[in-house]
Amino acid sequence: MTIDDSSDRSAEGARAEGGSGGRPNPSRRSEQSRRAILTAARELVSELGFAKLSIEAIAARAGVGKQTIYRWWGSKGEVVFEAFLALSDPGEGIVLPDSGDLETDLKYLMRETVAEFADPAFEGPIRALNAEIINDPKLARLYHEKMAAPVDEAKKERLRSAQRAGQLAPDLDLDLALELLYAPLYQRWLLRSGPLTPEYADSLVDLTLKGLRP
Amino acid sequence: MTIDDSSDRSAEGARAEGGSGGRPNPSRRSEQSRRAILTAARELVSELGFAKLSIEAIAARAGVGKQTIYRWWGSKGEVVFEAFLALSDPGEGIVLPDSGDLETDLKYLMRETVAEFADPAFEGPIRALNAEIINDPKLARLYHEKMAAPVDEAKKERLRSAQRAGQLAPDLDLDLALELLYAPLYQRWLLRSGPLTPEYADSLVDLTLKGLRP
Amino acid sequence: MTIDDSSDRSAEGARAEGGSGGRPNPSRRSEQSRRAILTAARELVSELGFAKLSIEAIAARAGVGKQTIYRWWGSKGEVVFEAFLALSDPGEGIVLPDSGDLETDLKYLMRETVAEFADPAFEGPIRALNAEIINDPKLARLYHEKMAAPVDEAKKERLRSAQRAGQLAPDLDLDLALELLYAPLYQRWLLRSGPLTPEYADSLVDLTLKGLRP
Amino acid sequence: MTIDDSSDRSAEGARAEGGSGGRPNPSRRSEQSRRAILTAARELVSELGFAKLSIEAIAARAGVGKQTIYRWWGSKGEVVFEAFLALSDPGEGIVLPDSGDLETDLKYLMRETVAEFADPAFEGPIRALNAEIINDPKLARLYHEKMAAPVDEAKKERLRSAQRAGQLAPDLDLDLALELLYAPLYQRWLLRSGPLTPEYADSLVDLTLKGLRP
DNA sequence: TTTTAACCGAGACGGTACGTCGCGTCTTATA
DNA sequence: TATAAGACGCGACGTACCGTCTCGGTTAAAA
Repeated sequence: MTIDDSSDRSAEGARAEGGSGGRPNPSRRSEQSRRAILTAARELVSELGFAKLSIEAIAARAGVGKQTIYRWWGSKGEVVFEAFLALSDPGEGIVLPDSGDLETDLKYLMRETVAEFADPAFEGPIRALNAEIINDPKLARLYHEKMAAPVDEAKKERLRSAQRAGQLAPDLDLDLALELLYAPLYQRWLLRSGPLTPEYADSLVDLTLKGLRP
Repeated sequence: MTIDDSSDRSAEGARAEGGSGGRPNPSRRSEQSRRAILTAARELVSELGFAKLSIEAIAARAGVGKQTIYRWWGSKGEVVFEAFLALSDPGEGIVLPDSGDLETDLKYLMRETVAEFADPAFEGPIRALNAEIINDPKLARLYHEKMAAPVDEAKKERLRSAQRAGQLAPDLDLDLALELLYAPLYQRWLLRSGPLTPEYADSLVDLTLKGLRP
Repeated sequence: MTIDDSSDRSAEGARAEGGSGGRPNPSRRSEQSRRAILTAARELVSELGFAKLSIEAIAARAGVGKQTIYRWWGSKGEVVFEAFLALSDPGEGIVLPDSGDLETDLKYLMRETVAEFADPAFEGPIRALNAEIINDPKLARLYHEKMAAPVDEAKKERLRSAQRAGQLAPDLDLDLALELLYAPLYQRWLLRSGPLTPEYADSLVDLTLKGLRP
Repeated sequence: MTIDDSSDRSAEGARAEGGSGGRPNPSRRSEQSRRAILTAARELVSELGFAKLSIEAIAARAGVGKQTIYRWWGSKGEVVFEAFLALSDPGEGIVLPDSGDLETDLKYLMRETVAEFADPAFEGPIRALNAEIINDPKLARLYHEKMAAPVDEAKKERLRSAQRAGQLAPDLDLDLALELLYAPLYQRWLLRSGPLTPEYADSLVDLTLKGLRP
């Protein structure tokens, strides 16, 4: 999956449209340069972290003129985001395990999430991305549309299955349910407000399911 | 309230201690300069936002040499944090309303939080602070100790009162309970993952209390 | 008058001839583009000065691709030179006044030159052209052949007339004579080495003629 | 000799004075950086020529930040000019040969000038300087004050000696006389308007002296 | 008449340099 | 010895143009 035309256009939409400046013509865009830039961005953000990453370094590593970056992306954040997006692209649909018992499956999922958060290779880029999202509504929208939505949809599908099995209230707001489960976990990690343990994940599932059952 | 010696020392801990450089002697510190710096930082972060704020600008606005800032603070984040801290300082203890009915009081509190989040004067600095916390464990610790802890303690005191009244399970983990209530709200706001409405606050309280009751 | 094939060829002579690249075929050249480029160059050099003039700006103003300029001209200087040349083209021969008295005629001519130099519309482009000539022997040759030679020839014709009238030494080197008269004037203007007044022009003629008479 | 305070101030005078911008304080200026910059400028202008010389290259060669150049000089031209000035500085007064016979001495001087012009090490920088002077009145003034004036004064002193000896008209304008002698020579070289030979120098002296004698 | 090769407009590309901002360090003088 | 002031080396910014290089699309000569 790549960012399609519509998202490109929306990104451009935030840049200056007035004045004499013609928007670049995407049909002439060099796919080779685009890929080299995203690869360089990915590598450099791993090596240096987002804060110390510079457009100049990306351009140099990619063997590309700076202008080629500025032409197609509006900010360092957009480049890095697209770089991650290309990586995290799950291709097609995500399907989560469904053992028939929601509690078991959720505890598994959330323990897995806890483990992911402890992976240092994962930590740096995702922290950087979230820090950017906080101050950049455009990036926030992109993130939710392109990265979060597919995963959330898979999780909601599992919850729907539980509803059909009578394990959840039939009128439950699934978005709200996901937030109840995941927001505490995510916040502990992101804002370092407390220790993240498998037991914590279990407690969360226990308490939340108590509230969500029919 | 001001940041006391111990927190200053911890800030210094991150700076070079070796070499020839002696640590500055706090007894000779100019209180006038310190206040001018914090005031300038507060003003500038409001005018420009945290990202566009520079040490040079703070020094210029405060009528202070740059070295005076570098001498006493370890980063832009620390200066701004201390500036906010001085502002938000509640003086003494915070006491939350206790009507006897937990649900009523929580709904009131959370609707108030929603309203606070919608205040643009509040939005900028708090977003900036959170973005910094994501990438700066030291700042995260400072934040939780100095800013979050007093408020959280007041909330937990209200929950304890509800436990005594039999409205909450007696063995409930109060930190976890607070997270269940507030994390979804905070995440929606911070990461812009959904609309923040009073009704949303009510739903959160309803579902959560269902899980927390004895 | 336009720059003829021979001068074009000489311009091309400085560009790469080897390799795969065939020389462009002048018979296919777009006269419309050529004129638009020269016009744009003339306008822009007046508006911005030569130093701030860019090939990109010429191409944009002329509604022409950059390659079309690079195809037919070897440098910014050549384009601008040809643009001026087309302007200054006197059509046919220049004839200077001949009252019979050389002193009178020369003083008139040189006062006229002084007046020309004071014209701001004249000043910018000619300064630019001369600055380029200093560092570009090819352009210097073009300048002397195409722009200076016709005017100098007319002046020398007037001097020859004076020789026939016995007002000048019969074996006088006319090029040298012209230089004696004009170089001091030109230098004062070009290098700003002193004030240019009509009286100065008169003094030049007086002293020079004293040396040139039989 | 170095450029003294007054000329520095005059250079600064042409830069923006309004607004908030404080002018830099010359007493804090690093003499070491200044010298490194001038040396680098001199070397680079010889290696690359003035046109291909960049501020970045000067800064890099001098081991200096670009800002340090921009802080103290207004343009590439000013830097290079001061670099040459430091070189050409004759220390104290120049005295020209005085054999008692003006014609002999002038022919010697002008043949020497012709020879100088043929020296390639001399050619590049001086051409560059003159090209800049054409478009930069400030630089022109500096040039005449600091570089040309001392030499011209020495020449005029020789002419005054000739006046006392009765070899020149007593009321002769010496500036004008110098221009008559040197401008034709200089123009042939600068604008490449003709060949520069020792014989040409002699002819110039012959004809000019004819006009200048009492 | 139909190729077909060229020039054409447009403009993306890898680069170089620009002039500016801000960093964190260092130096000077003032109190 | 802490301070205001600010120069310094440095790195990066975002922009302007450079000269080269595709792209279609015309257009005029060759087949």
